[in-house]
Amino acid sequence: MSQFQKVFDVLDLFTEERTTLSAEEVSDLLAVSRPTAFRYLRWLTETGLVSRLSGRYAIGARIMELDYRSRRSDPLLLAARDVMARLTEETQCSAMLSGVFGDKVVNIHQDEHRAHVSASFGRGRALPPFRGAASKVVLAHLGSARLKRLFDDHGHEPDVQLLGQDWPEFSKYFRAIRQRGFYVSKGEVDSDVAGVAAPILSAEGGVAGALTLLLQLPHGEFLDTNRLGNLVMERAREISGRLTQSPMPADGAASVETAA
Amino acid sequence: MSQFQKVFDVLDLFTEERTTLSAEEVSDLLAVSRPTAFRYLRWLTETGLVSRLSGRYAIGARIMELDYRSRRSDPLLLAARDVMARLTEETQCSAMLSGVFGDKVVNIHQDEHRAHVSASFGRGRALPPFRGAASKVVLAHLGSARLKRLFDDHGHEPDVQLLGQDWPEFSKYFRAIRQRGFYVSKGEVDSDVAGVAAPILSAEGGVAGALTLLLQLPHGEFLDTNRLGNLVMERAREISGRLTQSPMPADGAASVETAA
DNA sequence: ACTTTTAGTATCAAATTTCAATACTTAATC
DNA sequence: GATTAAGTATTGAAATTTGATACTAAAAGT
Repeated sequence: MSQFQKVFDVLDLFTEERTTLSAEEVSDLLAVSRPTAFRYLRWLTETGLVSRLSGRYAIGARIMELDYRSRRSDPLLLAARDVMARLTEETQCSAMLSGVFGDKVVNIHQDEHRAHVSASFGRGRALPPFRGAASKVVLAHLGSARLKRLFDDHGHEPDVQLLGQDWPEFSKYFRAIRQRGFYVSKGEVDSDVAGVAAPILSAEGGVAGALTLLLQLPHGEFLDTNRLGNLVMERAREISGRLTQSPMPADGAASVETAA
Repeated sequence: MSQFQKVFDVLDLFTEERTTLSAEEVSDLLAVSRPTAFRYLRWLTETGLVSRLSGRYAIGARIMELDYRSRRSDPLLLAARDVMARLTEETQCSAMLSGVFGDKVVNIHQDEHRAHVSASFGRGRALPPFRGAASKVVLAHLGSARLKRLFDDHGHEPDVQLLGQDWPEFSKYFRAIRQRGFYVSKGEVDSDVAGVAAPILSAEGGVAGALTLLLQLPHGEFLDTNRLGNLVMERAREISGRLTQSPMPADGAASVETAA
C-alpha cells in the first residue's frame, strides 16, 4: 500500500459520531507509533485537509475548496443544471442528479423545490447500491458483464436477494427496468420519499448517471407516475445529448472508471 | 516536502480552464518522469480523488463524499444553520456563513432567499482576503499580532494599500471596524452585491468565522444598514453562544489553525 | 511553587518506498 | 500490419519513512 493511501486513510477515521480526533486516537486506530500519527496529522494539516483545534483535529477547509472547484467544472453537472431547474419548475417537485463512479452511485446535485424533501439526500451522498430509483436505473444500464460481476460479489446480501434469488432472475429484473426506460421506487431509501429515475447515457453508450424526481409521500401516491416517468426520461435524454456534444475540447465524458 | 504533499499537488493542476488532465500533462507540469505521473494518478484513482475517463483524468467523487461528511459534522455549520434560516426569513435576503482557516476565509454555507443573489459565492469559495464584508470583519478581530504579520506579508498589494499606506493607518482602519462590531461593504467582491457582516467568536475569544447578509444592489442601497448591522451582530452572537456551549463532548471549537 | 499531563517536536539508524530509465503490454487507430 | 497512445513491470540506486527514545513547552493539578 502506498504512503499516500496510508496518510489519506486518516480522513476515514472521521465519522458523524466522531467528528474530531486526537493524535493518540489516530495512533491507536491506525496502529502506528505516536510520532507517526503526529507526522500524518502534520502533513494533512499542511495541505489543509484537516485543521487543528487545540489538540484535536477535524476535517479542514481544503475539501470544501476542492468540492467547489469540482462543482464548477463537472461536465455532468454543467450539462444537467438548467434542465433540472426546468424540471423542478414543471413538476413542483425536487430533482436529484447522480453520477456513476466505478460501482458507486453518488449524489451530485439536488435542485429543491421550496422546502426540502428530506435531509438524508444531498451532494456527496453515496446511494445504497441496490435500493432506490437512481441506483436501480443505473444498474439496469450497466451492461450484463459488469452486472454479473456485481451479482457474484454481492449476491448473498439481503438487498440483492430481494431482487432475484439467482442470476437469471436478477438479470431479468434489471432487463425489465432497462426496457421500460425508467423506474419508480417508493420508500426504498427514505420511507417517506418516492423516486422516479431515468438514466443519463454518455457518448460511448455507458451510463454516466441518473436523473431522479423526488416525491414526498403520501402526496406522491396520487401522482401519475407513468407521465412523470416519461417526462423524466425525456429530460434525462436532453442531458445525455448535451453531455455528448460537450462544448469543452478534450472533455468528452466517457464511461467513468474508479478503482474498487 | 513529504511524498503525500507531492501526490496531493496533482489535484491543484485541475483548474476551471483545464478540467481534465492526461498523464503526460501531469508529468510535464510536475516535472516528474512518465511512470511517476502514472503512479501518482493511480494512487489518486485508488482513493477516489480522481477518476479516469479513457486516458484523461478528472476530479473524482471522493471529494464530494468527504465534503458531505464535513457538512454533517462541522460544529460551526451546525451551530449556525437554524439561525441563518431564521435570518433569511426575517430579512428576505440571503445569508452567508464563512469560516477562518489559518489566514484564509472560506465560505461554508449559504442560505438563499428565493432566487440566487449571485453565482459567484457558494460553499468552498475562498474569499479575497482584503475585500468584502466577511473578510474585513474577520481581519478586524484577528488580534494585532496576526494582523501585523498579514500586513508585513501583503502590505504591498493594491487591495491592502487601499486600506492603509502604512501599519498605523492599516491598523486604525480595522480597529474602527472592530469597535463598530459590524461592517457594510458595497460591490467589493461582486459589483452588484452588498454585504453586512458580523464576527462569530469562539470560546477562547478568537474569530471562528463571520455571518454575512447579502443584499442585491441597487435594491440594497435603500435598506437601513444600521438596523441590519445590529440584527446581523445579534444573530452572530447567538451562533457564537451555541458554538461555545457545544453539545458534543470534546468538540469545543477553539480558534482554528492551519499551516500557511 | 512544584509536580504531572498533554501536545508536539528532534534525532537517528534501520527498514521501506519511491524514483527514473528502460523495456514491455495492450488496445486502438491508421 | 505498422504505429501510436495508455498504461504496467523491472531494475538497483536514492530518498523517505519509521519507531524508539529523548526532549521541549505549555497547561493543569495540587
